[in-house]
Amino acid sequence: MTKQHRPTDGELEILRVLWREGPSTVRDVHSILSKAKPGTGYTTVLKLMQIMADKDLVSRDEKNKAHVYSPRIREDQTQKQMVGDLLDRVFGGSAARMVMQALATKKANPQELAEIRHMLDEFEQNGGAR
Amino acid sequence: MTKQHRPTDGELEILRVLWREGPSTVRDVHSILSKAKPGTGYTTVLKLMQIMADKDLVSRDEKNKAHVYSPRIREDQTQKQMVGDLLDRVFGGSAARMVMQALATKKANPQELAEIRHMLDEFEQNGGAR
DNA sequence: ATTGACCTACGAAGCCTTTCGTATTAACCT
DNA sequence: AGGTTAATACGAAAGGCTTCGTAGGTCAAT
Repeated sequence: MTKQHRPTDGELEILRVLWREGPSTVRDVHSILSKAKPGTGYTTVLKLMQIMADKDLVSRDEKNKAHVYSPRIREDQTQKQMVGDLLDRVFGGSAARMVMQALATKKANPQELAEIRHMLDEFEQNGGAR
Repeated sequence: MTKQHRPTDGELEILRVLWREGPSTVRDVHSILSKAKPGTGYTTVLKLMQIMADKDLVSRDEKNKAHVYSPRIREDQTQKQMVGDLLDRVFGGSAARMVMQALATKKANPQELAEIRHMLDEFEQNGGAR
C-alpha cells in the first residue's frame, strides 16, 4: 500500500460533497459546488473527478451514461491523516498547542467545550494505553 | 492588507527554522535542514528564501555578505491561520471534531491531556463570552 | 433520420512550487 | 595582484493543480 498523498484543495471539496451526499454524478457535485462558488465550470469538476478516479481517491460506476462516483477513502481517516500532517508540519507534534490554537480561533461554544471535555475523560480512562 | 496565502511546505520548513533559531543566513538554514533531509541543495534553499523575501514572508538584512533573514510573520499567528484553514476545509468548522481526531492521532500523554483540560477551564471562564 | 440535450474524453494553457546548474560578485589570504 | 572560497542572482526545467475549450458519443423525441 503506497502512502497516500494529501488530497488537494479541489479534491477535498469534491470529497466533502461525496461524503455528505453519497455516490453522485458529476452533475450532482457540480450543482452543489457551484452554489457555494458560482462560476465553477462543469468540465472543471469533471476533469478533477476523472483525475481522482485515476488516483483511486474515488471509484466510479459506469453502468449508466452519467457515471456515478463514490469516495474510496473515508472521511474520518482523511481527517486523521490531515490533522496528523498539520501537527507535524506546523506544531512540531504538540497536540496541546494545536488544540489551543484551534480553540483560540474558533472560540468553540460551551456545548462544544463540553464535548471536548468528555472526550478527554474517555482518553484518560483507556487512552494512555498503547 | 492583502489576505495571506498559506505558506507552502517548503516555506514552512524554513519558517520553522527561523522561528526556532532566530535571524539566520541561508547557510545556517541549509545546514539545519540538510540534517533532517540529507541531499537538500544549498541553492534550493537560497532560492526559496529569496522568493519568500519577495512575498514578504521574511525580511532580509543585506549589510553583510551573507544576508540575514528574519521571519516577518509570527509563529502563533501562522498556526492559528493554518488551523482555522484546516478547520474549515476538512472539518466543516467543528472544533470538537478536529480536537477529537488530533487526540486520536497523537494519543497525547497524560501531561498534555492535563494541559488541554486546563485550557478548557480558562476558555470556559472568560471564553464563552461573545 | 435529424435535432437537441447531455454526457465523457482529451489536450493544452497558465500558474505555482521545487530543484538545480551556471554565472557573477565579494572577501580573504598569501 | 592573483587565486581560492563562499556568497548571491538568475534562468530554466520538471512536475502538479486548476481551468477550460473542443470534440465525440449517446439517447430520446420529433
